[in-house]
Parts: sequence; C-alpha cells; structure tokens
Amino acid sequence: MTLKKIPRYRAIADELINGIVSKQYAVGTALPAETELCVQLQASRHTVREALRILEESGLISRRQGSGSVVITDTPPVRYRQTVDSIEDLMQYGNATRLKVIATREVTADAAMASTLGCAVGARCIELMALRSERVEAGQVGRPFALSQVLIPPQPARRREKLLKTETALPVMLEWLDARTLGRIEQVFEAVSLDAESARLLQTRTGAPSLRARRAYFDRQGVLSLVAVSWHRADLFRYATVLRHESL
Amino acid sequence: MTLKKIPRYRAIADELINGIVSKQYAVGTALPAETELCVQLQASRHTVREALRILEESGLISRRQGSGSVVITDTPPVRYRQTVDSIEDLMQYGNATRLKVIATREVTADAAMASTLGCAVGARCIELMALRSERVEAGQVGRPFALSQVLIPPQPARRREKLLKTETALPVMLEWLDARTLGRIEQVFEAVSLDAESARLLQTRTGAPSLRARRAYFDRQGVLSLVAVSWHRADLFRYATVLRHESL
DNA sequence: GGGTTAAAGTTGTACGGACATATTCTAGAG
DNA sequence: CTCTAGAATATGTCCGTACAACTTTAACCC
Repeated sequence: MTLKKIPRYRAIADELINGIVSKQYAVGTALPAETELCVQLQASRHTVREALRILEESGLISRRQGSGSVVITDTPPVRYRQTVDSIEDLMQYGNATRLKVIATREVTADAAMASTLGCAVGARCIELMALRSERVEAGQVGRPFALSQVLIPPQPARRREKLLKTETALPVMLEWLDARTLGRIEQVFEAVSLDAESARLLQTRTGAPSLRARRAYFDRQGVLSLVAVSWHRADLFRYATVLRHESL
Repeated sequence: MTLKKIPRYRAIADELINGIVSKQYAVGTALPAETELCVQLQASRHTVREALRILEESGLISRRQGSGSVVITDTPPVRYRQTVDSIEDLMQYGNATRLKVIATREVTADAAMASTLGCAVGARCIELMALRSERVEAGQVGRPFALSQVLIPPQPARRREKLLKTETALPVMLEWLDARTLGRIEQVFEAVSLDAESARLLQTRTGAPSLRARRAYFDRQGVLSLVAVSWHRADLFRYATVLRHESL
C-alpha cells in the first residue's frame, strides 16, 4: 500500500480547483474571502492561504490585497520550463565559439523596421553584422558557421558612438543580452536557402540550406532591446531545447 | 519617493541568498536549521520558512523533511517559461490543420534505434508516417506542409494492433501526446534539403529547404513515449516561441 | 561487525492571534 | 450631483504554539 496521506491544504486546494473547473466559481468572479473559507471549510487561515497559494501558482486565481481572489481561468495553460545559464546557452553556442563584428552602420528606419523596432519612421537605428566561428586555438579562428544581423533602436549619443565602432560594439551589445536582465525573448526559426552574399561569408555554396533564427529581446519592462537575425550553416549547427512540464 | 517597505521574509531571503553567492554557505552543505535561523535572525519560524521558500523556488536550495536545507548551487540557472495549451500549440500547428497517417509498419530495432528509443536491439518497434496538411474545407485537404515519421517503442499486443492499422493509429498516438500528461520534451531543430521521396510527398522540388524537427516525448516518470521527426516545407512553416523570464 | 531499535534533530502541517496595508464601499459635506 | 473622508473589508505580514513525519545518529543486542 503506497497510499500517502493528503495534507489538508492540498485537499482544500483540490476542492477549490474542482469548484473552478466545474464552473461553481465562475471565471471573473471572486472566491469567498479567506476568513469566509475558514468558516466554510473549518480550517485555519494559514491552511486556507496555503491552498490559495497553490491555485495562484497554477495560474487559476489572481490575489490582490484589499480586493480578493479572482478566478482568472478554469483551463490553465500547460506550462513548460526551459533553463539556461546564459544567452550563449539559449542560442546553443558553446563557449568554444567566437563572435566577430564585421560591419556596423547607421540606418534610417523605414516603415517596416520602425514597426519591428518600435521606433519612429526615419529614426536613426544601428545595424551590426557579425560572424560566429568555432574557436580552434588562441588567436586562431575556425570555420564561420553563423552570420548575424543585429538591429538596435535609436540610442543616446554616447552609446551610439560605441556601437558604431567595430571594436567596441561587442561588449555593449552583450551587456544588453545578459540573461539575468532580460524579460522576454521571442524566437522564430525558419529554414532558408542562403543567398550569394551570405553563402560567401559562411564559406559555403549559394542556395545551401540554413537555419534562420530571428530573436527579439525585451527587457524587464517589456521594451524591445534589440532584434537579431542569424543564419546558421545547416551542416554545422542545430538547435536543441528541453522543455520540462510544470505540474498542476 | 517611491520606495516601498521590504517585508522581513524578503529581507531574510536576500540575506541568505547573499550568504550563498558569497560562499559563506558553500554548495553541498546545509543551511542552519530553521529554528537556528529563528534565533540568529530574531524572526519567527513562519517568517524564516517564507524566506526559505523563496530560495527553494529560485532553485538555490533543496529542502527535505527530516534532513535539512542543502545549498544546491550558488549560480542558479536562468529559467524561461513557455506556455502552451496543447501539443498542437507547442508544434505551432493551428487547429486548421489535418494529420493523415499514410503508412504504418513494424520495424526491428537496430543498434541506433534501440538506443534512441531505449529498447532492446531486435525489439519490434512501430513506425508511422504521416502528412500534415492545411485544412481547406470539410472533407477537402489542402497542401501538405509537413511530413512526420513517428517511432514508437515496443507495445503490448492490443495497442500494437491498433497502431498498425492506419485508421486507428492516430487517436492512440494523440492520447500519448496529451500535453497534460507529458513530463519532458526534447526538441532539435535543423535545416535540411529534402530528398526525392520527401519532396514528392510534400509536393515540392528535391533539395528544397525544410525545417526538420526531432522531438522526443517523455512521460511523467521519464520514460520515452515516442520519437517524432518532422520535415516542414520551409516556405509554408516556421516555428515561433516566446520565452518569459522567471524572476529571481 | 552487523543489524535493529530508540532517540534526537529537522522540516512539514496545522492551529491560534494580531496588526499592516491595499481596496472598496458609504455616508456626509459641499 | 460630485467629491472626500472615513468605515468596512480583504489580503499581506508576522508572531506564537503544538504535533506529525521523516532522517540521521547513536546506543544496543546478538
């Protein structure tokens, strides 16, 4: 017999969850107040709050001080978790790779760019081109396997200067991409054939298959930091992730 | 002045976190017991536990009843969260698509297959081939945009029969892929050129770029349920995800 | 030494109370 | 009617206590 005792707060949480999925507590309405639940369920407020915490972490309810606990949804989305140590990790670049900025210039935003970067049409944005290569030995550089185009919204003068200098652009850019300070990342993967110019830079043939990744990085406030588009040589790069289910 | 009062449990959590990153509490060793922390920090056990809960959720410590709170790491990995409602959602297939099984057969596992599926060499596994198409109207089927190969470990007789019948294979397979019951998903993306056979099925030209996705699905116990490899026509499909940072 | 049992130590669950702080409602002034 | 101040209400924080469940350690017997 491997049956284990179910804690009271767990039972209460299940009861409340059941009440939500069975539409007894409708979406948009408030649950009974904590003190009210204490009376109804004959439990202490501590226990009731522990149960409500479960519902909150599952995304079923939203609690606001002074206001109450409101049912958000009766069908919580399934959540998966992906863990990385750094942006390099997120991109699947080991630390045995090297990023080299090969061009940097100012561009005037047209309508399309303005909308993706969230800036005004005609604003002076910054564009970087970079090559990522395997690092073979100290100083030496191996085969390039990814070409990146980075678009950066208009910046204050000091920063813009740094970004426009090929030598100093990299650290400034990487500072932005600190995983610890980012809030949201949008990724789009696509398979494309390389055009002549990209193929030349990646030292492969025109039309070779490549994995194109477009990433938009947003900070904690939801403001777009930069957009990066990378073309990866299909024969030298693949992207792998592990998604872990978050229970209940 | 928008400074807000920091709760005691938050301050204690920060203090403990600081103690961990500053190596005062080494990785692998146990934190002082809760009652001990109460004395040291002059706080109630409830408050201390609330602080420890923060550390646990951030992945810094592991708590075990009877044993203590052990420091797992002093540099917690950055965690991103991806939310989906279903597997279809995870795969970016809208509900306006249609999956059609076009072939199903038994295969004997060679060394490579045995290792990926976690079964014995020579075991009788099941292979499905399927086409995913846009659904235009009732009954009609639009252009195929993805070709999938599904590998399934050896199954009990009853299930195997169903899986080997083209008509009944689909529901059995989808039952496995209920997002709510899955524990872990490993994904690998790659850009490849289509071979002649795949190109024919996808109604495009040989050598056309395609996005290849290999997915391994594990259940809650960590047992591999099935492996699916899909080739997507690059011009009809792209894969997009949003990763949300989990704070602290 | 090996194995079992008992005790000590630690976290988990659950109860109680009190006050703080945020929100909402209401009565009253104007 | 509109606005405001205060009351009422709800969750947040923090304290205390007690016992249960689990782990580790130590003592003990064989």
